[in-house]
Amino acid sequence: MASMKEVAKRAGVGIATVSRVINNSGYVKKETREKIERIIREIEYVPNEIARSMTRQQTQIIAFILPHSNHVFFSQLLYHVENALYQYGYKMMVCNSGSNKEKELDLIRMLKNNRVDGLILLTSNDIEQYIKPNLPIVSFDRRFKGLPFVASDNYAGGQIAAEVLLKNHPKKLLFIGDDAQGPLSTIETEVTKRRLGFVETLEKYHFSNYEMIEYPLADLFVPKNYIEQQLEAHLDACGIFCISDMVAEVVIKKLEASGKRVPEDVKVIGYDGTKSYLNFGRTITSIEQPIQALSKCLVSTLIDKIRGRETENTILPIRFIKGETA
Amino acid sequence: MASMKEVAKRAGVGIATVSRVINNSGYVKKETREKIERIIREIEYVPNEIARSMTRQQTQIIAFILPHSNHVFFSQLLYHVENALYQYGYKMMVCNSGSNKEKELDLIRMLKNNRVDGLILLTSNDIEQYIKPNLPIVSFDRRFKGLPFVASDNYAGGQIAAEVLLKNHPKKLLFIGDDAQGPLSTIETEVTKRRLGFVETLEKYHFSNYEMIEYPLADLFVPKNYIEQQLEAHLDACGIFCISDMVAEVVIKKLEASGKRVPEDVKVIGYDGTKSYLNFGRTITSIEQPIQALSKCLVSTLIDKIRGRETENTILPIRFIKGETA
DNA sequence: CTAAAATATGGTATCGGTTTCATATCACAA
DNA sequence: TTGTGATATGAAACCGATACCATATTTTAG
Repeated sequence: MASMKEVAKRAGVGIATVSRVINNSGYVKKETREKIERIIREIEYVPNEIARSMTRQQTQIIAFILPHSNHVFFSQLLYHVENALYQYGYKMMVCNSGSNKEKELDLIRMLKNNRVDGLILLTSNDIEQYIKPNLPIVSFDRRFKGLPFVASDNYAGGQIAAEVLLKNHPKKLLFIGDDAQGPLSTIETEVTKRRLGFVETLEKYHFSNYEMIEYPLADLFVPKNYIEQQLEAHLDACGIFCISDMVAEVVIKKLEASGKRVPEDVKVIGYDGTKSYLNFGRTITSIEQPIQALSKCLVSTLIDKIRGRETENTILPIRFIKGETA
Repeated sequence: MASMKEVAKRAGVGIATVSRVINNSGYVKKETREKIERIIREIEYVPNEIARSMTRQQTQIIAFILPHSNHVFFSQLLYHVENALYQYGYKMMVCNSGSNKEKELDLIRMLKNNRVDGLILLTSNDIEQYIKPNLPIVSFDRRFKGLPFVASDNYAGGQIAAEVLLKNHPKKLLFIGDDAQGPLSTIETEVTKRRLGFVETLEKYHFSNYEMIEYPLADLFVPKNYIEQQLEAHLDACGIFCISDMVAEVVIKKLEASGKRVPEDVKVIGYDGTKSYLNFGRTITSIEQPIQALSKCLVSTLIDKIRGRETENTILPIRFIKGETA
């Protein structure tokens, strides 16, 4: 492919002059500029961004590590992050970690080798000790020492779910979440607060007849059979708060298969509020996370960090979605 | 960040020797190797892939241009493509084009500047004339002169849908698709063949009481109101074949709101077969595309192309999914 | 014991740009 | 006419690696 040198030779000038024309910097005589521009067009010269990255010491590439980009919620996040990055002139590299700690660390190493300018990190693994401060990182839904993070208000989400369910004066309530939510878990993500907000609100209203179902977290996807089985013992619940809409879906199906009507007999509230295009049954009552705002915030925080500006943690408000299941 | 030069200086050797150690090439004395390896560990040297890309003249980066990465089907494709690329040691850059022709062309230009090693292109725009052969490209679901493409067997999909619906001896059938499917459209994607396979099969069985609804294609998402309105005039249809599961969802909701029962009164067949996690209502009867196989094929074809090997077009088989709507 | 082959290492050009510095020309004011 | 600042341009160092070539040392073969 044609290089600057080629352009310079044809124009009978030095490469520095060509560089000045391309970057529109310094002094260049009008005729010289025009001649160079003409030659650039003629031989279809395109600047080599790799070489530029080399001297500029920056690539304009941001990496996004996440567990599964095909996950409904994450794929929305990914989309909006890419759009936001594009606005700032950055390109996005996507890496699926599959929630695998080793792979995550390997990816981070690889991305450093590739000199990405920054990283958006979405993980529930305990990798705090491996994170060196030599790469600008912003974390989603997870606090790491020394890294700014962005999340939505999970505590308020749990709180609202509790209040909505309590309105119907239920006999018994249920929370269903993954075991990363459990009291024994050493990993504390922001998501933990959904449960916390829910439980503390119940307690606040002196409601104590509630149970927790915790399912093993594997690949972020929902272990249908396990949940169905656990649910058997709690078919007497009047209201169920689920950690995600995906879980809510499984729960609703199981309830109906067991002869319960939703929402008449049991109210079900999910979480995330991603409008799927395949939920032709009903709309799930849910707590909606502001995905686009979260994405924009992730990006602007990261760019602040890259530019050496002050950054801070951000928690964005959630919204209650009145659906047809509660 | 530490460079090879730094390592060489500390080890008291030339940079060429360091290079040999890192790449495990050429002759290096055992003690020298160990000393260099120790220093690399000590100062936490990591090779600069940008500089490597520079000399090697390749980046190990593949770009994926697609309309909307948050689209249910595409996000699955994206996920599997990334995984397949990772297997081959490639990184993936994702670019949303929003189906915008200008943006697509701009992205291609930008990606060339960034010297990506190859491109996976998913577009329905007419950009054939702008594609230069100086970048290895594989196209999904779309034929471009000079480019290999990968698709699933859309014709067979339409054929099967027709045969399934005909089994119930219907009075009237319906096809609903976007206007890129229309006879007046100048753009011919592989997707067109869903309609073709459907219609030609109906004709083959001498069934002629069918209608087509075409909705304006905007951003790949489904114009709910438009379809509902058009559907009003065809509530007497006994079977409907929809261009996607998303459309099927809209259609089923509308039918039920109009007092029709699905599948008792009207059979509905969708397309794509992506198992959404929010379809708690029912499973849509659909034609499933083999997303993972398609992804793997896209990647291996592209890599063949990059390596200068012979490539060919691939059409993978689809599968009928017996759901609860037909 | 010597020539040839294998081992070991460093210098340097190169990839394709950016940027600093030196030099040259020009216009204009003193 | 000459000094000065603005304009114009090129040579060369540098970014951080790879790879070729030259040279030096050691090993092996004859």
